Amino acid sequence: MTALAGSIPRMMRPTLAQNYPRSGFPLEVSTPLGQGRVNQLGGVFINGRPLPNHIRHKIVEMAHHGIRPCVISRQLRVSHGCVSKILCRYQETGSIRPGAIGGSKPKQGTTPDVEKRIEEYKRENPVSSISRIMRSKFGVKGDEEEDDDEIERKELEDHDRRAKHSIEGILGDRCE
DNA sequence: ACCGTTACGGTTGAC
DNA sequence: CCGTCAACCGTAACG
Repeated sequence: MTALAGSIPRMMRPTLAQNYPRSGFPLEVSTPLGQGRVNQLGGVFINGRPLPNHIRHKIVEMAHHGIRPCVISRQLRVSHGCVSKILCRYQETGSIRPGAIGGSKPKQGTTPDVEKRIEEYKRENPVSSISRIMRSKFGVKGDEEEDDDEIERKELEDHDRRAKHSIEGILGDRCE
């Protein structure tokens, strides 16, 4: 631990396993998802997955009450970088939700015209009705615990992607 | 002590 | 069905 950082250039930082010299690896914890780990503050997190919605909500709420990020970090046991990131995003977008994970870009490049049509399509199809359609048509994944916010978020992302793809499919020929 | 930034390993999901 | 790839995640550490 002592001589780990400092002289080591950032690019040459130790690997994840080497980053936890005391234990060899962060403590593993069993969660519904099965991959929980414990960070330096003692908080549980799942590598690669967003923090639970209620934690994100609490971070924003505390910041709203004027509580300093370092205090929030300690109290919620979330890394300071993460608190900073979530608050930054909240300031910029006004949303506490994480971005869409996974997926890849559609094959065809979108033209401004396509983007415009997508926006129109979204406006004509409010989220609430789409949510109902999605729920009845595709169901909801049951392999993990999801609160309403999470479900709505996934539906929104899913809808946006499908809408974009279908519209691009429709306009694809015409745009050439 | 605090906080913005970033390298890193990891997960996810469309293609 | 499966591998690839690019997007995002949170942590840990630097400055």
